[in-house]
Order: sequence, then structure tokens, then C-alpha cells
Amino acid sequence: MHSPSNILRHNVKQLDDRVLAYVADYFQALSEPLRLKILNELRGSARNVNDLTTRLSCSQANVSKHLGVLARRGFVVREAQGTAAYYRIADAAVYELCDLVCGQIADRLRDEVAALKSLDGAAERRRTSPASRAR
Amino acid sequence: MHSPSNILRHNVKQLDDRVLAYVADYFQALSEPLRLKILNELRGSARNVNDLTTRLSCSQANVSKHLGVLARRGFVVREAQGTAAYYRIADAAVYELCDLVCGQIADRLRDEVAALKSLDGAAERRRTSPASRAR
DNA sequence: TCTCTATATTACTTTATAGTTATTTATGAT
DNA sequence: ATCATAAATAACTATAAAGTAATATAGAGA
Repeated sequence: MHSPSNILRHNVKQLDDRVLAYVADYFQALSEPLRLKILNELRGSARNVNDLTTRLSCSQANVSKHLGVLARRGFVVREAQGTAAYYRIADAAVYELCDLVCGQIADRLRDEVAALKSLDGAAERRRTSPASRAR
Repeated sequence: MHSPSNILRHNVKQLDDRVLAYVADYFQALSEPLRLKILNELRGSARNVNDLTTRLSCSQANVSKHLGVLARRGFVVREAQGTAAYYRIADAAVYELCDLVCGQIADRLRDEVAALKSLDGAAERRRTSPASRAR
């Protein structure tokens, strides 16, 4: 028999469509800038809707909607406190993901910057060397 | 001055909107089951469009479109070979991501299964203990 | 050149979702 | 009970994207 982890991680061929949909859904939840901002605000401490609304300067309805999305996916949990609703991270593992992605993006950017720099250097060399001016 | 990685990883407050959009976009590219299938097919070896079309049993136009999305995001690279177009993974780092997500999902499922089992156990105990039948 | 085949692209339809405004629900205070 | 406040929801608009069918493009071979 397989452990769940084995099924998901190593059954490379013929990935079950439901699992695939689940993974896609997971990524989808993280594919909105505002939701990323919300998750970022929740690093460290729980916050209520009003807090988030002002800190992110967007509409209350919109924040509530996105929090709903995150809650339905199990990324955050709601906790009522008086008339306020505090949300906190339920699955801190998302941050691993975000950091991994950020790291990868940083690597890409570094590469692009390096490429641009070398292009720039080449252009500089062309500019200062009259020989290559001839075409 | 900051290194790019520091800017991205640790400038927690006031994340630059463009960076956020970039990250969201990165996740977005991974939020379609068919694209995940394609990436999965490209583990190991490059494949051409026709291969992918038959292996994934979907339309050629659709595969091409999704490959275009993945290529524009830098996940895959295209290499023409005669009239065929072979695509291969450009950024193997995605697999880290996918595996991380799969692992996290596996953890969640394990938790859910455990929760269901304990519920089930409780129900079983209720069923076999006449005392708690009274309501 | 003409034809076949592989891929890309275009135009289109359908569906999903972000954001807005207005409204509802629920709690606490007077 | 009434009022005020916080959050959720509904109805709506606008936009983006997936999938399809048809067409365009481009290379290989006769």
C-alpha cells in the first residue's frame, strides 16, 4: 500500500485528476496580489477585517471576500471576537512556498540583471571601439 | 543597499506592487490542471507538441496555448527541430514548489483522514454504548 | 513548385472571478 | 427596544482566461 504522501509525490504517471485539481486550486488561491498582501499582513499576528481594510486601503467587502477564499482553502481561520472577526494563519506552510517562490524569482531577476549588464558592457565596448563602428 | 533576495524575501512591510504581481503571476501559471500535467510530462525529458497532445489527450491548439503561457513565464523553453517544437523545462525549481505543495496537501489530507477516523470511532462508540443513545 | 505535416494564431463562446455598491446579519451599547 | 458598528452577502459589471474550430505559417520531402 502507499502512504498518502507517496501517492501524491511519486505517482508521477497518471496523476489523479482530483489531486491535480486540488493542487491547481491551491496555487490559484495564491495567484491574487491582494490575497498575498493579506497573507503577508497575517504573518506574525491575527488581524480583523477592519484592520486589514485600512492597512491595505481597499474595500471591506473585497477583503471579506478574499478572506473567505483563503478560509475555504484552509489557509486562514476565522475567530469571532465581539462584532469583529479576527483571522489568523491556519497553515504556516504557505510561507515556505512564498519564500521559495520569492527566492526563485530573485534568482531569475539576478540572472536577468547579469544578462543586461553583460549586454550593457558589450554595448559600451562597441561604443568605445571605433573599429566595430564600420558595418 | 539590499541584495535582490533581501528586497524580495525580507522587506515584509510595503511589498512593492510589481513584485507582488510577479509572484501572483508565478502562482497563476501553476493554477491550471492542464499546465501542471504538461510540466509533469516534461519531468525527465523534452517533448514536442504532438507527443503532449496525444499523451494528455487534448487538443493541439490548447496544448500550444498552455505551452505559450509556460514559455512566456520562463518555465519552459522551446526548441525547434524540423517542423516539430520540443519543449523542455527551463526552471527545474518549479518541481520543488510542486513537491512542497503536494507534501503540504498530503499533510492536510492525513489530518483530515485522521479527523474523520476519530469521528468515526466516536460514532462507533456511541452506537455500541446504549447509555448515550438517550437524548 | 506542390504537398504534407507540425505548430502557432485568430476569432469566438463560455465560465470564473475581481471589484463595487447596496443590503443584510449579528453583536454590543445606550 | 433602538442605535451604532463590524462583517458577510447579494447583485452587478468588467475582465481574463480556458477550450474549440478554423485558419495561417513554416519546414521537409516529392
